[in-house]
Formats: sequence, C-alpha cells, structure tokens
Amino acid sequence: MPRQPALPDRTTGTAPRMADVARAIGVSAITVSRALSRPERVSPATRARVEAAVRALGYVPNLAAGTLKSQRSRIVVAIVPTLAGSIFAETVDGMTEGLREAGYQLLLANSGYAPETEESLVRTFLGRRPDGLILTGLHHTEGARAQIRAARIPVVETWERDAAPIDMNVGFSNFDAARCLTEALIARGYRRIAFAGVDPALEPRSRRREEGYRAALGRCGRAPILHRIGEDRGVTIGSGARTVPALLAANPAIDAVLFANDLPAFGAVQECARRGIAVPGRLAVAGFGDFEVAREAHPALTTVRVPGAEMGRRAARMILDRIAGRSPTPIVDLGFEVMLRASA
Amino acid sequence: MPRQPALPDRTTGTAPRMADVARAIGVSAITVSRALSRPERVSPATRARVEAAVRALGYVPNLAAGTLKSQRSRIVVAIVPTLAGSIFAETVDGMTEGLREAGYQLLLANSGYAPETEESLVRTFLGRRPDGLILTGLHHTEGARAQIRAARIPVVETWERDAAPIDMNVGFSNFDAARCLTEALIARGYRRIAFAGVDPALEPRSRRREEGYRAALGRCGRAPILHRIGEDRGVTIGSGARTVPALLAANPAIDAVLFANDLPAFGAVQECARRGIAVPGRLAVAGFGDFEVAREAHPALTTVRVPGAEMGRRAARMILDRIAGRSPTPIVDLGFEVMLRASA
DNA sequence: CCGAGCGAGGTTATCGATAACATCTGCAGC
DNA sequence: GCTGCAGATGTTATCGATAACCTCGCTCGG
Repeated sequence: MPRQPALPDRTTGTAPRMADVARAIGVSAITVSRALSRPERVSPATRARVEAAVRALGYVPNLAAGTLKSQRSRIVVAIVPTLAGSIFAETVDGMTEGLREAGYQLLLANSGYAPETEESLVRTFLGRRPDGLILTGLHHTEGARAQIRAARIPVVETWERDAAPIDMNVGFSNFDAARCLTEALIARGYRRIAFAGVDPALEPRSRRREEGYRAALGRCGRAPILHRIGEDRGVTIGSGARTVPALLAANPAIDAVLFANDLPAFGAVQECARRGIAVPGRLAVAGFGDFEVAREAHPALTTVRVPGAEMGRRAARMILDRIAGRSPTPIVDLGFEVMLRASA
Repeated sequence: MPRQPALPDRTTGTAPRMADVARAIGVSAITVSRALSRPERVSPATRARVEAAVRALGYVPNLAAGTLKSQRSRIVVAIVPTLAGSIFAETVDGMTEGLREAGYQLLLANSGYAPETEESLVRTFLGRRPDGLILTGLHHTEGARAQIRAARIPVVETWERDAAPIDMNVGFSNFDAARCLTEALIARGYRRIAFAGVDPALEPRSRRREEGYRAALGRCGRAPILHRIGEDRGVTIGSGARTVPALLAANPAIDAVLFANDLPAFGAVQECARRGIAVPGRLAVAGFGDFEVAREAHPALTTVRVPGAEMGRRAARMILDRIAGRSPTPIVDLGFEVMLRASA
C-alpha cells in the first residue's frame, strides 16, 4: 500500500520518516538530514527547529536507508571464538568503547573456535556492508580470506602478531611470551618443565605458546613434556585441577608445569593445596594471561600479562583511523609482561 | 555516476549486485532473490544455476537494501551492563547461539550500568530497525521505555523477574534467591550475618539481593549489617579480599557474610586463608552466581546458581517465536538453586 | 555599482533488494 | 477442447535517506 505522498498521514501506525519531520517545520528532507548528521551545515535556528520536531514526533532515522544510499553502515563486525571465560570479553568491551564514541556500532559473532563457522559468519556479516572487520587470530580459511579481501574494508587481526596480516594487526607474540616465561622458569632452576595446553588444532594461540615453550627448552637441550587439557568443556579451572594427578602419574620427575591459560593453572594450584603438594617446592606452576584470579591465587600465579582490553581499543582506533582516511601503523605489537610471583 | 543499466560492467571495482547475478544466468533479479531467501519457490535447476553464479561472482547480498524494502532487519539488539567479569558474557553467548541458527544477528552494546547510557544506546540502535530487543534488568529511564514501546518490536528483559515487564521477561528472582540463601545460613546456625554488595543505585540486581537478605533477617528479628564493596573497579576478587579486614574491624561480632557476587566472595575466602581466619569456623562466607571459581574455591563456596546461559537462549527463542507469529509464554521464571558447600 | 564568493537550503536521482501483482506454461478433469 | 489451477518466473513500484548538483540572497572588495 503506497504511503500518502502529500498529506502527513499520522493516523496510520507507521513510524515517522524524515519527510514527516521536514513537513512539520516546513523545510525539505535534506535539511533535516543535514541537521542530524552535519549540524554545522545548517543555521542554528533551523537546527533547533529540527531537533524540536524530531523530539516531538519521536523520529528515529532509518539507518538501513542511510546505509544504502551513502554506502557507509557505521557498523564494525567483530568475530571472537567465545565470550565465556573472560579471555576475549574485555577485548570486546574495549572495542565497543572506542566505537561508540565515534558513532559506530559493533556487530558481534562468536565462532566457537571453528574456522568453518567463521567463514559462514563472514559471509553473512559482510552482507551488512560493515565499514570494518575485527578478527581474532590469524588462522582463517582460504574462503574467508578471499571474501574479506573482496570486501575492501579495513580489517584488523588481533591476539596474535604477524608480519603479513590480511590488512592490519594488533597483538602480541604468543610464541615469545611463552618462550620468555619458560626461560624465566629455567632461570629459576626448574629443569623438567611440562606444558599443558589445549588441542593445538583447535586453538592456534595455544599452539604458538607450545612452540615458544619448545624453543626455550630446546636451547638448553631438554625434551618437551606435553599434556593435553580441556577435552571436556574448554579451558576451565576444573580441567587444570584434574591435570595435576594425571600429569604427576605420567611424569613423576617433573618439577614445573606451564599452562596455556591462567584458569587451569589456578585449578592446578588449588588441587596441589588439596593434595598437600608443595607449590612451588614440589611442583612449580605457571599460567598465561594474568587474569585477576592469578593475582589472587594462593600462592599467587607466575604468568604472562597480555593486553586484552588494549587490543580491543587499538583495533577499534585503527579501523576508525582508516575510515577517516588516516594511515595508522598497520602492525602494532603491544607486547606482554612476564609476572613472576610465588607459584614458580 | 549512474551505474551501467544494460551491460554487466564488471570492469569497475563495484561489488556485484543481484542484477549482475541475474544477468549472468539470464533470469530476473527477483528469481535470484527467491532462490536465496526462499529456495522452495524456484525450480531445483534454477536454484542450482543461481547458486553457481553467486559463487562465481562472489556475490554477497546487500542486507541494507533488503531490510529497507522488507522492513525486516534480521537483527536483534542486546544491551548488557558489561561483558567483563563473566557475569553476562555467557548470557550473550547463549543469545548468539540461538539467533545464528535462525539467521539472525546480534547487535551488542554495553551500557556500563548507566541507565542514561542505555537510553542513548536504545535511540541509536533502534535506527537499525531491529526485529527484537533484549535488555538486562527492569530499570530503564522513562525515555528509553517510551522509545522501546514506540518501536513495537518484541522485547525481553532478563536477569530479573517481574509481573509487569515492558513486553516479555525471562529471569529469576534476585530477591528470593538472596532470601533463600540467607535463610539457609540462618538454618545452619549463623546469627550475625553481614551483606556485602555494590552501590544499590548502580546495580539494581544487587539491591534486590540486599532486600532479600533483609527480609530473611527480619523474619527472625535481626538487624541487617551492610557493607559496601567495589568502589574501585567493580566487582572484583580483590575487592572481596579487602572487605574482610574492614568488615571484621567494623563488626567484630559477625559470624557470616553474604556477598552479592561470587568473585568478591572468593576473594574473601582467600583472604581469610591468608590471615588464618577459619572459614566457616570463625567466619562463614557465601557468594552469588555459582561461577566456576565458587566450586573450585577452597573451601568451596556456598552460593546460588543462576541460569546465565539459559536466560540468553530463552530470550533469543522468545524473540524468534514472536517474530514467527507464535505466542511464547511472556513471563518465564527460570529459578535458581541454593548450593550449600563448605564455606558456610 | 558589480560580480565573486559564501552560506543556507532545495531538487532530483539513486542506492539494491523485495512486496505485490501479473504472466505464462503445462496438465488434470470434465 | 476448454477451464481451472498450481508452479515458476517476470514487471513495476517502492522502502527512506542522502550524494550530487543547483538556486537564491547577501556581503564585500575594488
């Protein structure tokens, strides 16, 4: 049913359009558009009348229409593996923060760590014609990469560091972080150090940490001792607790264990307390991430601090810079910090 | 510059449109549209040709255009206070899960616990013409409520329970949960029970918990002992640790403390261990939420389990049901479960 | 006194998909 | 042979905002 083109027609339940606002104060639609999106381009008097009419009518601009014509959606898409477990949540918080100020919105998806899911998410979300895209990690399917490149929008990959990102990259070296932490353990005199990580095929970042650990051990001619955690429901405190007896049974001679994540490391420390295993006397424990629980553990966890929220903020800023025509540094290494505490 | 209406014009860098796909296989645009959104309405042969052409051209439908004409955005907006701290993160995970299967996308915002921020977020996000809206809690500004009602879309309020929601409601009673937990403490013989919550003006759910606590105490004629936590950076483990000495200094006679959140409760348990305060012998500690850390604490935390992820899934389902024209039960109480463990 | 220059606002065409309505083909039923 | 009808596909108008271009009136330097 065509809408009445001449009369205001406020009787039907349809939401007011820009033209309705314009008619109410006797200006054209484009003036309303300008008053709302570029206020400096209309006279203060007109601007005030537009604002009053907008309020009076309860007008809410239809951004789908604006997006269609202007080819700018003011949407940034972010794909993270999961929000649970607090690992990526603060990165996402950092992103929304930066984007909101600039009037951009965040369309969020979680891939559940599966690259194929990511690919199908990418396809669907690109349909919104986002002005930017933020991905977690560097491991994407070839199909996803092709689609992303074809979209010709700013892209930031986070949580890892790479010299050849799809477009831009903000992160830190999981490899170096784990290597430095392992070297710190070696420096402290531990010799039989195990690594407990999740399936490397599922979590590339855990794999890089494992490689860093191997590299550090290799330097002093020691063989790695690997243990898999989190077969159940991911990287939990409980999975770390269960690791302790299994690990000690399989490798009684170890004197330290490095977890790919603070949560299971914390669980291990707790479990050791329960079993009367001295930490770090009998078994040193180290984590990864420096979550709050690491500081508050007893003994406090030796771990690596990573720039979670800062990666989110920077990623948002890099996207916005590019949209604004500036050229941000395309590769940013935010580094990490080894936190030596009582557990190792 | 008008796009070539007759020739394919693949030379310019513009993304292919539906019309380009249609031209490539000699059908009309509407047939492509149908093949993609209602495949059962075109012949299998045509459908296959469309799919092939879509792949060949790398066509990605412009959802802004579709939204504009069809008045359905396939977007659901969710506003949560924060993603940090794992409280709401799993609720959001639950939402995305349910929505993705139905081809809907989640537009996420965090209000930082401030109703005024929420109001401005609502305004902006309604501009996307979402097909549904999921809010945290029942406390919204009058302006926000008016806008939401005017949008005439399905709305779900979560994390609290109310007989008169804006539209639909899925949650649990924070009041009853805290009351039951307090009564359980009383039943266990504790008499001087303190409550440690955040500023009630900032967190309505904490306030309701406090009221439940008061109600339980009132029944057995005891006066409440209140303590404020989290002046610093919100509800952290550390804030709970710092609470212990302050609380005992101000009220040496207390024998139990109920925290509005598991995180500070956990911090308190840890701090007691450090200070040699017996838990629950000298001081019983209870939390709220049943996060994993509660189970893994030492002693394990007495707390209340709340249906975090399930609220997200149900909220998504209720929205989708309404969109599909079904009439879901508008008010769902998912309940809670008092978890009696060793700490109280 | 005139025209350049600028600020304020208007006109028109268009972004890309889809709803609504129209057409066409083939086949069942009488 | 003809009507009716379902299934497949096409035509047209439109969703609501904004880019691009245009007009008008005013100020001000020479």
